[in-house]
Amino acid sequence: MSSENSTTIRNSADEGRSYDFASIEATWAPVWEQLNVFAPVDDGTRERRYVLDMFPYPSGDLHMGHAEAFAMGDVVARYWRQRGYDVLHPIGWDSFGLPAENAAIKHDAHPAEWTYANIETQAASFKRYAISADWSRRLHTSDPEYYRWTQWLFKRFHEKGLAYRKNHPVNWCPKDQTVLANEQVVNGACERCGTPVTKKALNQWYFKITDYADRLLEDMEQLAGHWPERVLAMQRNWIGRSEGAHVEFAIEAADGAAERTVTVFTTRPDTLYGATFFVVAADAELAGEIVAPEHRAELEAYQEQVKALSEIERQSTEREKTGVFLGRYAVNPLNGEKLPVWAADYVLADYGTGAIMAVPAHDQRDLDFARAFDLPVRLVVDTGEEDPAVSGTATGGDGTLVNSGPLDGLGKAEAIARAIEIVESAGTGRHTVNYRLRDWLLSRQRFWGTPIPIVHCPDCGEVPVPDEQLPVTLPSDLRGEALAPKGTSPLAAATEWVNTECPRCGGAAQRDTDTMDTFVDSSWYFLRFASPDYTEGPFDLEAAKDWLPVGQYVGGVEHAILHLLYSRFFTKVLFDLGLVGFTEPFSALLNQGQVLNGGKAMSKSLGNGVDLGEQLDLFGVDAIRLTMIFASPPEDDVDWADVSPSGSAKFLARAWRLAGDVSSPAGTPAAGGDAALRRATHRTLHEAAELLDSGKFNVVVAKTMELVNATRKAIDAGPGAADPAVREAVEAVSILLSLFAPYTAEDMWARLGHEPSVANAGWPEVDPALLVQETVVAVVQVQGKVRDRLEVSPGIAEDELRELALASPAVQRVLDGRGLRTVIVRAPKLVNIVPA
RNA sequence: GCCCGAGUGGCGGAAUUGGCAGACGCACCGCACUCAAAAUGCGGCGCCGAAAGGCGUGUGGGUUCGAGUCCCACCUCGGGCACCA
Repeated sequence: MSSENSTTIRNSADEGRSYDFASIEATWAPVWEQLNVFAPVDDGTRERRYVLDMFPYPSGDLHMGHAEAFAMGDVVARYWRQRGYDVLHPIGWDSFGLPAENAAIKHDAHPAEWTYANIETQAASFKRYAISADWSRRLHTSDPEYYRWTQWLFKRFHEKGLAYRKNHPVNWCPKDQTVLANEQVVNGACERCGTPVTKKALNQWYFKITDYADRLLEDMEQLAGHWPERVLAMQRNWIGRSEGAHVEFAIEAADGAAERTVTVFTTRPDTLYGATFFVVAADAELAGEIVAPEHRAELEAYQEQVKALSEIERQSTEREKTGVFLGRYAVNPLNGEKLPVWAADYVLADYGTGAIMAVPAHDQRDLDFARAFDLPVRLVVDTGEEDPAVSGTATGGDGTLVNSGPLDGLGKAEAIARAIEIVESAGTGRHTVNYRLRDWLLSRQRFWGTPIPIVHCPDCGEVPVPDEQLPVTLPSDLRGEALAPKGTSPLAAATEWVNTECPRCGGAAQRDTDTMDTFVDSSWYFLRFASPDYTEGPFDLEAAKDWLPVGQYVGGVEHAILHLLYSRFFTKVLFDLGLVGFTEPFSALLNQGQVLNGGKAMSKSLGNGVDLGEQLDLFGVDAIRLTMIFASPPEDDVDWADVSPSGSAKFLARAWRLAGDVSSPAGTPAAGGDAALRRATHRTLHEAAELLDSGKFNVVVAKTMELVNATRKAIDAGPGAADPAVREAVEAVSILLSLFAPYTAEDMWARLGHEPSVANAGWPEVDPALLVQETVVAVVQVQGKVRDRLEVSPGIAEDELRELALASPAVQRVLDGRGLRTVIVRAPKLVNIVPA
């Protein structure tokens, strides 16, 4: 058939209709809505799978980042559905948070007004974007029906001693006028607004996440291979496990009278003989407790000086070491040596015990301090390097112990073990594991969050609000200026709300006026989706058992520590409470990359923002989704300046035209159709499934393009549009495209004569017989260089292939009469000949 | 300083995990259709070379019949942590 003829056929089949994404979108969106295509059956007849995108914060309309992340999650949901799983793919909003409050202050409104208006905007955009979500399970964390159960969970934590209050110096953001969790302080500044963070002593609520440090670390084994390695590395780093020893030092007055003992943490008990002084954190209470009276004024002056430093200044390693002598001596339990006790700010009050033994020869910070204050340096591990006292560089490597009594001659590892044995048998120390992780500070002095369900009673103290009185709802009459930050929670101003009865004694009492960090809300929402309307508890235990853990979680790497660590912690606590039967909430995690423009993150200040709505208007939903998927592997960034949504639109139109060309009726059996095209179709489906299972979505698109090209060729220059293999191929293209370009796929499906929805068409069965090639190309190499290619049968015998290869003229030319040393034959793909 | 990750054409990226490097696409070039353009279709496109051929996956070494892939050393870029004892 000439290409001239086929062009005519194509035009007549199209009847003048051309690909018009706007009308296709308008056609199918209401049909899907009516068919309710994406709710799980949930009857146990099919294997259940749960795929979840990190739920959005409603800050205006959706942006390019949402478009990418949700395209990824939707590919998984739609693929699993085609494979026959019962898929839970819900959507909700993380709808408490500061921006709503700021908007309310600015516009003299209630935060709920701004929040719920934005949610409606985003919901409409998600629907346009054709996210295959089960809308009946939609939730918002700011709904009282939701936060009732956040409060309920807080109470369970409280009962187990995992939620507690303490007075402690906390990170304080002077701009947002609220405290921040450790995880929300980035380089000494507020994660949200960039203001340098200061310290403030406050009585605040904490979750005891440190009790779970070891399990958070150990259970990462379950996640290895299913979570990105960098996320696991970041969590490992954040938890910061270090193994060492606690060693007790007696503190003496100058006259030798023993006063008390102080424990230090060290990872290097082998260097105990190298300790030449002792340092306590300047801001630890301990400093004030042990200081000699004649040095107290000096200490207090120093403490004032330290307090004046910002976190950024304090954390700088460039800074000169500062400190004051406290007029006391610490007794080394190993050799009885008296070490002068100093207070310094390079020792941190809330890591370890807030006190250290200083070994200047083998710790750089101690050496810097020793040199600043002219304290002795004693080498105890000979590493063969220059003496630290001379070089100014502490040595930390392996070596031989010297100047260390019973440890002399041992290597570092043996000496550590031996030193621990010695202090353990003397009762002055023990092996210890220490963590960098701190407890999770969850109080916020803000309005738009989950109220903490505690009443403070002058007689009974902290009294939890009884379960049946939950939720403690936010007062509705606070709005506008009343919400402006003033260092204490705006809730304190709602007198009627604050003043209440003590649930225990009935006397006058006051509500806790702080709200919870919004990360508390998001630490369990994935469980609520299993039974979003459940009223007897946070979630129905059976439904949770059916659906969880989440099989595939999708979201940005910015939550590598915060949200993901907190959710893991919550899940372990819920496991201990007997509420769930698993210890990890997200079996697999995909971190999609960012959408950049011109190599940089989109931002207002750079003026390189790309508006999602405009892109959708210009190229259509499908072209934008396809561009996001095709541009790069899911976890890589997409630079919008490098991609071509118009190219995607062109491809979709090309695929769509195929459906109009097919001239065999729906239901035509494919058997007997063109064998080459049938093989291409079945191979594509087979490879696509493997690629989808391993998350290589971009390659699946490439394979689909190849099939489209092969089908075009079969119609124009092959068996023609009526061949049943063409129908089979185009139906496969529709199903493949239903994962990436749902509108186009649905329209193709309809043009092929099928009922909606292609989303439920099911993955076509792959015929293994069609995966076998009729002929394969065997590569003939001489010394690893390709010299010839032979078309051979896939079942060719090694000997036969060897003979064919040696007979090749190209091979003979290169061999040039030389004999053979080795001939490697890997039938049917390759022969490698090594001449003598 | 410590811990992760990555380096492949002009660009985004493929490569069944040791077997044809550069699939697919973007950009570019050419051809057909057209009065013309757009659209569409067909073809070309790593580098050097007229060709034969040679070179080529950050650099240098190694293992192997054979290395983008494995091992050793290094360089560069990106990310995380960091006065954490």
